[in-house]
Amino acid sequence: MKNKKFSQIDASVPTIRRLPSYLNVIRRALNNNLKVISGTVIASELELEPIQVRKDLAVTGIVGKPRVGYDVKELKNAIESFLNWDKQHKAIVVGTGNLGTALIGYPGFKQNGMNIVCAFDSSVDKIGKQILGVEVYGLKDLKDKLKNEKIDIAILTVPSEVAQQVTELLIETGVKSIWNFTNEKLKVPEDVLVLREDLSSSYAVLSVCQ
Amino acid sequence: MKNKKFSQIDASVPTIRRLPSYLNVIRRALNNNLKVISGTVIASELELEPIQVRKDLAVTGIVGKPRVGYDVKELKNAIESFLNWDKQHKAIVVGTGNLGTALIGYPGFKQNGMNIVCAFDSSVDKIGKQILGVEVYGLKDLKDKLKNEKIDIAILTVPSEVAQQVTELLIETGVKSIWNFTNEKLKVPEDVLVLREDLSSSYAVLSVCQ
DNA sequence: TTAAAATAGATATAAATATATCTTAATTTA
DNA sequence: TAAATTAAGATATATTTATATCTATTTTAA
Ligand SMILES: NC(=O)c1ccc[n+]([C@@H]2O[C@H](COP(=O)([O-])OP(=O)(O)OC[C@H]3O[C@@H](n4cnc5c(N)ncnc54)[C@H](O)[C@@H]3O)[C@@H](O)[C@H]2O)c1
Ligand SMILES: NC(=O)c1ccc[n+]([C@@H]2O[C@H](COP(=O)([O-])OP(=O)(O)OC[C@H]3O[C@@H](n4cnc5c(N)ncnc54)[C@H](O)[C@@H]3O)[C@@H](O)[C@H]2O)c1
Repeated sequence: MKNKKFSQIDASVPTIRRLPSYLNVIRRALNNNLKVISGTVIASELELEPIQVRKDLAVTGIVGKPRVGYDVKELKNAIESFLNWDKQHKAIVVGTGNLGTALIGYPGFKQNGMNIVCAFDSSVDKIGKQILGVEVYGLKDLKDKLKNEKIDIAILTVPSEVAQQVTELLIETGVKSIWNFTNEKLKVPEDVLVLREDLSSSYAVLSVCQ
Repeated sequence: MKNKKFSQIDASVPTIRRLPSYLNVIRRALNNNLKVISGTVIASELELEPIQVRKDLAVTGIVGKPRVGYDVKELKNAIESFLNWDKQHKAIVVGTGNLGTALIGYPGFKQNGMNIVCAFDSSVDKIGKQILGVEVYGLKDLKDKLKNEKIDIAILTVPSEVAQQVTELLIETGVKSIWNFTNEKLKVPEDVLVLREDLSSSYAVLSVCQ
């Protein structure tokens, strides 16, 4: 069952996933006032093959100079633009427990265009309070809150047992992209994109390979 | 640059990564007192292809019955055994900030054999205190603490800027597996396994595909 | 001024991963 | 009891992803 949603772009998902680490290297180069950087240098910093880096960067439309490399500033802009990280994205966090709180407190998101505009929880202990400047609302206020404000991403960090029912509520309110940190496989309509962040699958790799 | 460390097992990394979600389905089936479960059923629950599920399950050595499926209990044991989730793993958390705290508080790890035995931080505010029953020590006590206790996994949740230097300390103390939640590409010797948990790469997929 | 070296970009190949097809065994039901 | 059905398991194929090779361009230096 091929997921069409992830294949609308002329770049493979592995390529998209590597771009942020290139951006890290490039931003650092920019801080060090480097004017140009070659794919070879990026590759060696990240222990990748130069060919792969060049091919990945090509999807952003960047054009480099043989024997020189890419203009650092231009390359940074090309990647950020390709990733849409030069535009603002509105996000909400649903479930402000341990993990939800950690994600709200992470400054790396804002740096790449993601603004957590507010959060939702079902616990009376949390509703009405703020977490690092982010207001927490009751889940039943969701529809009302999102009526006038279009949300780009819902970050789902509720207990796995309620994940599906909360998801259905999110979809009712028009959410089209869900970043799912729960262990639940979410059932959603065709036009809703779910990205699963599955820590247990990473732990599996560690357990098997050690 | 092929990473040999991940290719010592006769299962591909994608296969290993899918096994935990099969286990979720199977554990639920066991709770519902089901005796047998077919690959087809697992596949439909997870929106995967039956062929893929069967092929994945085959790496665990499980043998099913045509027209019937797999014995649920046997299948659960086979996966847990393959993943080494039936054995105990000792882990430490290094950096008890937002994310480190969230990971310490996550019960899903213990359920799969991972015990966080203690944590380390450099902040005097945290050293000597407990986080959900887990003692926090100073980073300079690391060597001393790990002298007698072999650690299977170090969970790295320090600020990215100090990630490399903390990693070097971990390696000095004999750590061989690092679960890296920082944005830093860690430079480690051949025999040290690093698994990168890169949230920005997931965010990139969301940003591009929406 | 010209040869050598390094690197982008294009094209071709290889490796890894996923999917399809076929065969055989277990079960149900006509 | 035999035919139909379903699913595992094996083999074959297709797709995706990564890597290698080749060419052209730019720079450096002999
Ligand atoms: N903490 C981790 O490191 C970690 C790791 C892997 C996966 N996860 C998954 O992430 C999710 C959250 O984990 P956590 O550790 O933050 O759990 P948590 O219990 O700390 O937080 C869950 C939060 O969700 C809220 N909540 C409960 N029901 C709700 C509902 N119906 N609507 C809205 N909010 C509701 C609770 O009040 C709580 O604040 C879980 O599904 C967990 O399996 C967490
Ligand atoms: N919070 C998130 O959701 C999130 C998301 C993606 C990535 N990350 C990454 O995870 C890491 C931790 O994030 P966080 O939000 O928990 O940060 P944080 O600032 O809340 O926590 C960092 C902790 O590390 C400790 N620390 C600092 N220097 C140390 C040292 N040399 N040795 C030991 N401990 C030290 C600090 O005292 C603090 O407790 C960062 O690298 C961050 O980029 C976090």
